Amino acid sequence: MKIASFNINGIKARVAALPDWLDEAQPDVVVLQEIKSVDEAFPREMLEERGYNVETHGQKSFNGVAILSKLPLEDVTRGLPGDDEDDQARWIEATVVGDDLALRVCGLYLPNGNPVPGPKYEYKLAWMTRLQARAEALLAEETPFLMAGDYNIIPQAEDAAKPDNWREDALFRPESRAAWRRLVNLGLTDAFRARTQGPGHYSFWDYQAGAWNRNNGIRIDHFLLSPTVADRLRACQIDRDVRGRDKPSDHVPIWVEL
DNA sequence: ATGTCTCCAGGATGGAGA
Repeated sequence: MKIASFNINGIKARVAALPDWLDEAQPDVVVLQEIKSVDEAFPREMLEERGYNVETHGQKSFNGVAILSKLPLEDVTRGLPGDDEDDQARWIEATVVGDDLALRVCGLYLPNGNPVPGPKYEYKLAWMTRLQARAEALLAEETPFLMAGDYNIIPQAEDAAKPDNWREDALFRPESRAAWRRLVNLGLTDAFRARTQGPGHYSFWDYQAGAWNRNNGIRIDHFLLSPTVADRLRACQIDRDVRGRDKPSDHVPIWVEL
């Protein structure tokens, strides 16, 4: 089973690039972030034509996540538990029913958190505390799961081409990275790092300042796997070349093969 | 040194978010 994550930075702006990549990569399941669309305006037909079941958790202008799956989706839930006041569309879950596995797939768009300090950073850290609680609950019930998406976290210096540029940024602040480590240390596996070591592997290049041409990137899109899912990991790769195409998102897809 | 893209309101361009 091939499962991908892709922050598309606006579905309307990616109506050509997204199906092109889907046709080529042929993922069975995809979690999307930053669809920047309400559910009613999401171009589901374009995806259903390709054999995907489509579940969205949209919002006007900002945020918005979705799950696409060629396999049946069950028990879809929207919104990260733990704060009834939070109306930002950043979390969707569904169970993907495969031949020999019922996998809970969690798609997430973790808050950016800048500027630091400030209310947006407080929101990011609070959101990560809720994420931790959700992971603990899934582990406690021994549900096979993965959490994939745009974490807006640079885990280590080697995950940035120019780490010194990010020292004061919400994506790389010690408090942010500590929250990431607490999550991983529950017993989750960073799928990419389970397969590939060393610097130079990025999933995001800013549109500004020629970041792509200079390969000034960061690795912020991640898959975290529960123990039984980690046992099934066969591959994890980043589709880097997607960034060099026409009308690209600033993120590229990352995927796992289970 | 600077550099961009997307969305929306509103009806032109500018602000917000990233």
